[in-house]
Amino acid sequence: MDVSALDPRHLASLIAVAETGTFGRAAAELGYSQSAVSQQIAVLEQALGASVFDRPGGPRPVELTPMGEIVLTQARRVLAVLADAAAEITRFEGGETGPLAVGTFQSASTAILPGVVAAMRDAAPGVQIELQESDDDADLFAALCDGTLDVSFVVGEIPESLTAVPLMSDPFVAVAPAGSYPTGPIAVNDVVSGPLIGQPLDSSCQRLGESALRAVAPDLHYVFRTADNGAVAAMVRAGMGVAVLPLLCVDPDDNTIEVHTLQPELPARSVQIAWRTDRTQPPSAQRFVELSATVAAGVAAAMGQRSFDAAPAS
Amino acid sequence: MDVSALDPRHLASLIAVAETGTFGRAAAELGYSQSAVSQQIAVLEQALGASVFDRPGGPRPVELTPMGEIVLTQARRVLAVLADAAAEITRFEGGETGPLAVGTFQSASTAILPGVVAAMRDAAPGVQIELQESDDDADLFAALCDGTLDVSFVVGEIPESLTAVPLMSDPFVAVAPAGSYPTGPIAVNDVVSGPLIGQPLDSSCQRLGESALRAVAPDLHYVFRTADNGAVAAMVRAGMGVAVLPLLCVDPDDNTIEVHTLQPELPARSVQIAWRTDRTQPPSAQRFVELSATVAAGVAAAMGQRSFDAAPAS
DNA sequence: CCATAACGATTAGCAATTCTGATAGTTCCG
DNA sequence: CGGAACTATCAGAATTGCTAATCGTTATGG
Repeated sequence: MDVSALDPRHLASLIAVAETGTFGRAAAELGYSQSAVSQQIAVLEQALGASVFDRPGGPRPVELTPMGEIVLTQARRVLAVLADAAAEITRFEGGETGPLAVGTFQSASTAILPGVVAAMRDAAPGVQIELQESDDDADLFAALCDGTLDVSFVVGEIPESLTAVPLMSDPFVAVAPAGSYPTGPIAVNDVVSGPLIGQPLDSSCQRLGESALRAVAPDLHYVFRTADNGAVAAMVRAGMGVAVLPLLCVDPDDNTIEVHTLQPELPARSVQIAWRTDRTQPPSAQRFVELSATVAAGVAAAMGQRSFDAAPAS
Repeated sequence: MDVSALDPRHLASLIAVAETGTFGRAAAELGYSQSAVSQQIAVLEQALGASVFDRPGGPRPVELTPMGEIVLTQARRVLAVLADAAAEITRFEGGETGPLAVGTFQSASTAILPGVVAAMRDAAPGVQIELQESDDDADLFAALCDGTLDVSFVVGEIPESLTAVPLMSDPFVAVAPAGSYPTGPIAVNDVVSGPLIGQPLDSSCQRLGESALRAVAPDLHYVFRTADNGAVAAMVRAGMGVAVLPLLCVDPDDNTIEVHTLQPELPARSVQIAWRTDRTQPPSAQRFVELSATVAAGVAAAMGQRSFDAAPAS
């Protein structure tokens, strides 16, 4: 017995014959001629080397042999699995299910992702989102290129092989202890001369901001670096120095620090969502991108309404 | 997506390509030409409405798309079930597995079946023997004819539609309390004149023996009937009367009763194993029949060595 | 007891499928 | 820039799979 002998169509015919009791009715049910069903069963029996039906002859219904019973059981199992596979594929095609590997970095994880994940859970509950976080774009790019990630939030320059859509612009701002600076923008020159708090250099947005600052003053005096944005804020609050960060990295509810625009402004970082151009995306990825754009637009709008350079809000 | 789109051969090709990385190697592995594999995958993709592989072009291996990953997973599942079905059928063909419905009657259950079941467990551990017991052959015949039973132990005349092989001959004997009769055969005339113990009339072997006795003496005086052979023996022991039973119904280890041959002998009942002629038998049934013949021969031999009509053995 | 009806097997022929072999097109590598 | 390693595509051949018509068998009803 070879698996190639078990043609699903033959098995379907077997089931139909077993259920209807005659080859003719089974044929009608399946849309075949009686002859076709007869031949299919004959082929099946030849492959098995045994009959699956006893034919009493005349107008009496055929009857399953013990072998037929066994094959019928297996046939039902096979067709059930086949139908389930088809259903699973259909669900995946509709973007309703399947794994979706998403790359992200800290401020996106904090400010944007939760909203997107919640929206995805509503729109496509079956999609299993697997997150991978790194503050270094290079990690995310590599994961995208080797297929570990389907889509990823990124900042800055996109490699050749990737496609990206911009979600929002995230300006660099200065973060200082509450009340330490007069209302209004702060001059970049003032900031770079003093002690600075920032993120480690393996963070892409830190490199972005730092290189912009270095264009003004080659020597920067970083007194503390941490990947934890809360720790950055705490150090600023403690008076150790000023931080220059993308606005998304700043907790808007923290009243102990204040945010100032920079004078002149640094080039804002662009938060984007990227995927490999030459790789076919899972259908759920498209939905994820759309929802990300919506959520990011909302975040950007909320950011625009916040008042900087002034007394902290409520 | 229709299940008919999921041809197992296409799925096998998908798996082979995914594992080897190229269409050509997959083709070699499957015994196809590269062209065939290419066309199979193309058909699959057309049916799915999506690519399953990204072809980077040039000498680099192809890569599964997310859709391809899903289909691959399902393909493995489908083929695994298919292979398992084929294996199950093969095992059944070899008589190694599957259900086997066996009919029996009390004395066969006691004297023959245990040995056969034990032998089957050794020879074909996967065969699930389902027993159905009735002392009336008619029940067993009916079950054989409607397919409830595959094979059955029976006694006496076989209907047209069944085939049977004789296993052993089982003589009728007289059972009396130990020491109540002189050594040697008992005349049937002596037996029929006294009170008798026997089985109910819905038992085929009782009908068989009783009609043989009635040929000698039309009026029989049955004082007790029970389907329980142990109860028959107990009543005999208690002196209520004599029993005329097939030898198989008598417990050989019971020293409180003694067995006498009858003079003249009644026609012995024939213990047979039967099945429906026009029904294809499960392969395990043949083995069961063979083992039954062996075991029954052993039982008959043991029976022949026992000494009747004399002082009870050990 | 014969006519009829219900059923599966068989056959011939046609259509669709499914291979093969050859070839063209693409990309990488030296 | 040429060769190597791929896949796609095409035409044609082989095979498969279906239909329609017909035959043989068995039960049923007059």
